[in-house]
Amino acid sequence: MRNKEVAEKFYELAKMAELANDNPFKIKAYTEAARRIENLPYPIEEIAREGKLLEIKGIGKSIAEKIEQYLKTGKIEKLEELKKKIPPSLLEIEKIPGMGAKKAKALYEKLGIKTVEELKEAAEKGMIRNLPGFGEKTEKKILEGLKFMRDKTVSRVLLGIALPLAEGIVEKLKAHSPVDKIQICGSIRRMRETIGDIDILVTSKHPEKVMDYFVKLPEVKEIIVKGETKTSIFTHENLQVDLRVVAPESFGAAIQYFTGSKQHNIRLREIGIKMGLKINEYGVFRLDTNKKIAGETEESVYNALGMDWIPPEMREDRGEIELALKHKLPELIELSDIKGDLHMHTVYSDGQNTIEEMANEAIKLGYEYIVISDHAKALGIANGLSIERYKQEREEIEKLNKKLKPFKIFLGAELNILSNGEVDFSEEELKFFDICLAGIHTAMNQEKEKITERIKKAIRNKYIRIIVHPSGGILNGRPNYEVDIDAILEEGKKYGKIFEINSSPERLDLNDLNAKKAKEQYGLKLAINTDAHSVLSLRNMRYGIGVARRAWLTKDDILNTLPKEAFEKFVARNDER
DNA sequence: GCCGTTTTCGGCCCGACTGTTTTCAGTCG
Repeated sequence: MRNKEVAEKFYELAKMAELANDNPFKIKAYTEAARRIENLPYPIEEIAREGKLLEIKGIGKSIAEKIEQYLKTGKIEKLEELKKKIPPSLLEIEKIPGMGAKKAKALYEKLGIKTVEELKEAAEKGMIRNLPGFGEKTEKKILEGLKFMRDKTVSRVLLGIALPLAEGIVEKLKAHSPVDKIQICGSIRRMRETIGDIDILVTSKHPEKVMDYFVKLPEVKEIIVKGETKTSIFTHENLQVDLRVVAPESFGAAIQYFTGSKQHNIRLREIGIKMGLKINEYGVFRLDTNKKIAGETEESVYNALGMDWIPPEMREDRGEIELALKHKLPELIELSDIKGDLHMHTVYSDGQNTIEEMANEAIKLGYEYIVISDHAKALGIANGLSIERYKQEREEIEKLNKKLKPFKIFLGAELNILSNGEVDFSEEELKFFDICLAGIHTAMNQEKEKITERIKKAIRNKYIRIIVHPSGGILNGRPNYEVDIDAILEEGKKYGKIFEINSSPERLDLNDLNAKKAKEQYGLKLAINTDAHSVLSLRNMRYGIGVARRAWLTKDDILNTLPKEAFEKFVARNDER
């Protein structure tokens, strides 16, 4: 699948065209095409082969030709030509805050500056301030900005860190400052796996007191700006938090605006224009009379456009707007739909808590059952279990099941898919478990064909019911292994397997796009599990729910929304085969 | 360069802020 790669090329083309002072709408078209390609559920090379590129919205004759050219030759002629005219190193200069295409181009044309180093030298010598459109402050800002070169891929923080941090700030503001309404917005609210910054919106009769309290919070490392309507700070994690005070009558419109995504909002405004409406962070207005017709609540904004309220997790312009217009949005799964957690570890392997402690916490969370799935023997580093030790575990579980009735603990195992596709135990031995999960924990560097075939082999093992963390990556850590996700989903469909959405904030694997594809393209069911190694991390379930909602999944798509009796039946199918 | 329940031509999201300017261009989210 080369979608990401092709999308990157078109982002680059857009950036270079911008530097070349090309038609802004052409640049927009390139960017839009890149975004569409990035979000495609099918491999672009396949679509190209079938001659169906023009069916993708935002791709016309010219861009289709460029895609084909790139797939065939690895190059886009137009991009190569632009690179001859303008040094691509100017793109680096654009990463300095406050610097955009126009300024980078001007510096190149007037002073011949091509690189960040040359820019630094020129600024230090005071050569920038006299250029038309530049001044002393711009020169100073460049020198300061060099220290904060934007590199968004590195600076994004895991949702699992940002969300609790934001919630902590909200709790304190509620308890100790005069806020009326308060709402976390931005990519946190959309439950994206990583977060760029935190946006919090409030209404208040005494904004200055809210801001005064906010900047004195222990989370604050540095105040960036402090005003009556907007205050920004850096936390100790170098995460920017923006706190905005808005008028109560605009609260809904502001929440909608600051929740994004940007692309979703742009689409809404385009639709608004066709209806004679203007949408901004203050409300929805009639274009002719400028009369405000909505804005106090988010629902009112969407309703004014003739659509249903859209859950934040869906707001990525992936077709949700069309569904909302037709009043056909799915009823997304909720945390309270989960009846059990199927993947967790105890002190038997590398977990921190006992089986009983995990079970009691699960009961507190309202679950009807859990699967204890300690690591199997091949994973020595995690104290993987032999069949003999699983037998001890079974005995303990049986005692607890009597004690904790009607709550039920199932004995599972997280098997290792070894380098040849075998697992830790023979089929005869696997009969011992209520349910087997399997995943890759070693030899992740195998080439694509080998690692794909290896997972397919595990899928064909009739005792393995669930494939855990199918892509294998660690967010901000290591990339996914090179698995052909379509091939394993296809095999999973053939053999009736369940794929996991792993809720651990550093995994979230399957991700939203692949989970969506698993359902829509392959009709698969999924499980949302925590992979908890302690009682605390059982609460990570909400992150997996976030992924599922971003994948448009409903209660019926998820195995562990089944009540206990139905799940018992699912488990029992083991014996029939 | 793309697109069409107004359009095959003439449009293409919106506002705040900054720094440079005497009314606005560039950048940002």
